[in-house]
Parts: sequence; C-alpha cells; structure tokens
Amino acid sequence: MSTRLAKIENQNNRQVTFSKRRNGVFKKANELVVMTGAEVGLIVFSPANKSYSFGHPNINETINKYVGEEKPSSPSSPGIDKYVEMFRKANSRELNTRLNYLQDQLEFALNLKSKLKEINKNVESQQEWFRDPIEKMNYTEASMLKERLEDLLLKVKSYGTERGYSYENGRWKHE
Amino acid sequence: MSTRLAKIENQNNRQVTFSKRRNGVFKKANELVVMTGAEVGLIVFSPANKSYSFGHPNINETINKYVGEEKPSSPSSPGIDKYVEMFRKANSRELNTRLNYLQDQLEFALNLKSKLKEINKNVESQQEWFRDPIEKMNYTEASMLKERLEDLLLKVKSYGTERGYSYENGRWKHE
DNA sequence: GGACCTATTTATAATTG
DNA sequence: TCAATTATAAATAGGTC
Repeated sequence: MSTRLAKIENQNNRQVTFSKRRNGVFKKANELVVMTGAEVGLIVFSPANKSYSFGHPNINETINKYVGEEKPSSPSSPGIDKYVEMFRKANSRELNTRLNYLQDQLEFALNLKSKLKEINKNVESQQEWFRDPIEKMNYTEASMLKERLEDLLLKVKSYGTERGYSYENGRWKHE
Repeated sequence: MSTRLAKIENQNNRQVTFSKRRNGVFKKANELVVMTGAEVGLIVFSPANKSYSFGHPNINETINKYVGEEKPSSPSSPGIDKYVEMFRKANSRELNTRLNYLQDQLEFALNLKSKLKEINKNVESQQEWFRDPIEKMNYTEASMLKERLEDLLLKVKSYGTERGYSYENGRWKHE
C-alpha cells in the first residue's frame, strides 16, 4: 500500500493510527531533547479533543518563552490596511488548507523518486509533461514567498502596536 | 551505530543531528495532523536558542486552548474586535516553518529532473503500475500543484508591486 | 483498549564526493 | 562545509489475540 499522506477515512483505523503516531511523535520529541539538548513544547489534541502534552525542561516555560517572542515591534508603514487585508487572507484557514494540500501533493511527487530508481529504461518522451511543471517551480520564487509573508507579518504586528494592542500570554489585548 | 539515547557530545554532530531530527519531528507532527485530524502545537528551541514552531490549524489557538485547560477561568475580553482576533492568530514562525518545510520538499522535487535522466527506455508494457499514477498526477495533481504555487506567488508579487518593487527573472528590484 | 506479530516503509548516522 | 548516498535501526499499518 502506498500510505499516502491523506486523512484516514475509516474511523477506527484513524483512532488507532492516532494513538500509535502520537506516541511516535512524543518519542521523537523526547529523543530530540535528550540527544541535542533542545527545548521542546508539544501539545496534541486528539480528534475527540483529549489533550496530551510533552515539554522539556518545562512546557509552560517553553510556551511563555515562545509567546514572549511574539511581542510586536518595528516601525510603521503607510497604507497598512492593504497589508492587513492581505495578511488576513494569507493567514486564513484557506492558506493552511492549501499548504496542506501542497504538502500532500509534494509527498506524492516525492514517492515517484524511489519508484524511478527502479526503472532502468529511457522514457524521455513520456516524461516531458512532468519535467515541465517541475522546472517552473522556481526555487527563488518560493524563497521570496517566504520573505514577503514574513515582511507582511511584521507590518501587521506594528499596525497592531500603533493602535494600542499588546500581545501577552498568547493573547492580544487593547489598552 | 547503536543510536543510544544519550546526549551527543561532539558539538558538530549534535548540530547536524538537531537539524535532521527537528525536521523529522515536524514531519511526523504534520503527518499526525493530516492523517488523523489532530490539533498540534509544537515549539522547539535549538541549543543555540533559535526557535522553530509548527501548528495546525493554528499554534496560538492550540496554546491558548491548552493553557486554558491548565488555568481555568479568566474570561476573555468581551468585545474583542475582529482585528484583535486576527492578530492573535497571527504567527510568523508557524508560516515560516510550513514554508521552509515546503521549500525543503521542493528541493527534492526539483531533483527529480536529474533522476529522470537515469531512466533509459520503454516502460510501456512492464510498467503499468507506474504509468497509471503518473497520468493521474499529470492531469489533476501536478497541475493543481503548479496552479497553487503560482497563485500564492501572485499574491506576493502584487504586494511587491504596490510597494514599488518589480519582479523579474526570479529577483525583486526596487523602483 | 492494549500487547504482541511482521512485512514494509521511513528515518537517519555515518560516509562519500 | 554541504549534498547525496547507503547501511542499518526504527516506525508503523494491518493483523491476531
């Protein structure tokens, strides 16, 4: 079976996989901590909304440290509302869904890599369709995408600061 | 190699292992999300104190949900306006992590070009298993992939244009 | 649910270029 | 350093009890 990255439809299988993989992720997180001295905070809510967590040295401190970094900064910028709006779109669930979808598709594409290794015949012509779209995925563009979104976020945050919002303990507050 | 669970003493090896395993944990977390519909928040600080995070659907909401369980009460502010809510959800590193992850995968995908050259000839009869998934991907998934990326890039480009940048040959220029 | 199997796939430490 | 490969250990889907 291909084990493609996709939601498991069968409810029972999904639950079993959740338990197994949840343990797997926690184990990996722990190994990362022990082997490299990293600081980790991990929270998981099951589909049934039960929560599980792991943290080292201490999950609450890790969360606070992380949230503390979220405090906005930076100067202002004109016409910021456009960026706010753009950011709203960029950060919407729609984008998450699309990124998930992209990841899904890329996983699928990557699966081809191992299969291709098994083939020792020339199929140049059959593969033209594939080569073309891949080549158009300019890596530089992906990098720019990341940088631009990062920039947008800074602007959005300073916008918030200018209007008297502050970010504390994972929440924005108006003063 | 025994891969004993212990701190890696050699500084260089530790750094290399940190990067590899950090990616591994994020990948596992993402798989858990996609396959089982779990909600996950993951924060990692490197030994050098750089932070990385992953969350789905949104790391800050997940943190708030978790912290809320730990510390009940504290009714959230009443008339919280939509922008405040939006800002609360904003999280640059979450997107960065996702995009970095996508970029890593894109790099792999781009390598398919050279891999394809390893292939020699005629896959017609012996590779039915291979042809089928490829054709599927050609008309649906591959085109979606390309389309999604271009769509995302379009947003980025329009942002740049408004700010007086132009995008040519994979590079941004001012004025 | 959980504790075992076990055929496969995946992750990754070490190595090579 | 850095990417790429490879040999091996680990994870895990799908069973069974």
